[in-house]
Amino acid sequence: MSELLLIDDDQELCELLCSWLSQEGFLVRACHDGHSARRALAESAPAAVVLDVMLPDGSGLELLKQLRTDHPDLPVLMLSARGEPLDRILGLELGADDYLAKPCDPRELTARLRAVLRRSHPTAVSTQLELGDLSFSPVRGVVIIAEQELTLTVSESRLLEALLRQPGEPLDKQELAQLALGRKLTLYDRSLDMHVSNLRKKIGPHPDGRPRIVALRSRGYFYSE
Amino acid sequence: MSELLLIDDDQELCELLCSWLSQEGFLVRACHDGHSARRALAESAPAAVVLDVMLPDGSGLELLKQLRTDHPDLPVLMLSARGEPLDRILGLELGADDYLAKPCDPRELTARLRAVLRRSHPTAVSTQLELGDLSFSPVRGVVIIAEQELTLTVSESRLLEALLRQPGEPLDKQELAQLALGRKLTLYDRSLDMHVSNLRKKIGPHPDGRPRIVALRSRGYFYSE
DNA sequence: ACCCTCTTTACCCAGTCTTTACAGTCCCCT
DNA sequence: AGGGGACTGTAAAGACTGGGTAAAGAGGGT
Repeated sequence: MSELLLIDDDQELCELLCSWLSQEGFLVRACHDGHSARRALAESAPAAVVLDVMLPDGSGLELLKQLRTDHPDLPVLMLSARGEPLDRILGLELGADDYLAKPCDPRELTARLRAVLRRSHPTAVSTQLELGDLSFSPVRGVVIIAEQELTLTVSESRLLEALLRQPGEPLDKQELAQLALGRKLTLYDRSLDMHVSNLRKKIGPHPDGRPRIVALRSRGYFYSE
Repeated sequence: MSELLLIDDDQELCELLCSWLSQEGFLVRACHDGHSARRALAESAPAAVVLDVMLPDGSGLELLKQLRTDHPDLPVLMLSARGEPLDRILGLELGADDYLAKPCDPRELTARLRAVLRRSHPTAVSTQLELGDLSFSPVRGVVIIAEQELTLTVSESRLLEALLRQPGEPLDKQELAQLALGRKLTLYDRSLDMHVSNLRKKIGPHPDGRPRIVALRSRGYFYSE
């Protein structure tokens, strides 16, 4: 009994899908434009989103990009009127979890939704991360070390959050980039390294001098407790 | 940086995809029938599987079903010659994580692979290989012997991982090179031997003096317990 | 216009990988 | 039994790569 958010400007199709998906055991909420979708997302936390790429008020791709940064773990299944491979690739590159061309077979839609939901992992939502002498509030982007409060940028916040969620476990650069910057790293892209560098500069090393963020050559970074 | 297992009876297509996917940073291993695929799966633990539904020795769907029970968290991307929605739905219902119709756009394949891997990663962490007095964490590239912790390079890690996954079973040099270095050995290429040499130097022999990594003349290497 | 953040560029260095060279070893052949 | 070719072990050197960071550029918001 998962809750879905369906975003599509075609009201007729929405109703159709709503009734089908309800029958299949989903709890469906429908929006017809990006604006109300954003509102709906703020109000409730759906288990997955079904998103039409072509929305009247700005492209669905925009919304997708935003979704990916604001809700990195929310599975998104994209719909598109034209089954153009370009959209397909673009959507998947932007982080959609699956893609379906309209008109879509409702059975296929449910199958894919289930596949996507099966994969999605529940993420612990904690407002405050604590580790050793460091306390971090991802929402506010504020780190407190030794009663010193310092402010991080959004990218730095997400980076630190990703690292703190599994201290000791190295995270691949590509993965970190996806989590912190919402995109893949291209060849010669050093921006992630820069964020790491800046973050290190801000939070400093451990009191005993050990670095907090350690690089494992060609394996990624991890937060060392 | 992930290892893939590609299962397709079309050898030409396999080579094509291999070279493309290698370029994209994947480590690819190819099989052309279900039997060798099962063997390959027993030997190494790929991050994902690309599976053709139509295999000569029994349907790929059979293999898929088995995969799902034996490796529940291993992402599977299905390929099919005909893009029939029936196959599609069947595949997705059986637990494939995505589906692609042949002939497939390599860019789309990598995009989907990455999407699928992105979703699956949390399950793939913290695998620890233990054998005798040796404990090895491939992710961190750290070996622990007699409470001594030592760090391996990426190549050494992959090499040791391949050897540890089937102790006693010799692995061909070509195969090892493919797994550890991501490429084939050319004539007079001694780099694999060098990695073996360096690895031996790092981890040392067994406490009783027997070598851990044994060479079988013109047959490859194996890890001797 | 300014400020803040993020990205790109450039340089350096240390760690890693490959190549080369030579020495030792095994096995086959006569 | 001994010679020779093919294979393996490894030291050393050099090439290459990945990561650290300063500085410059780009973009967005106020």
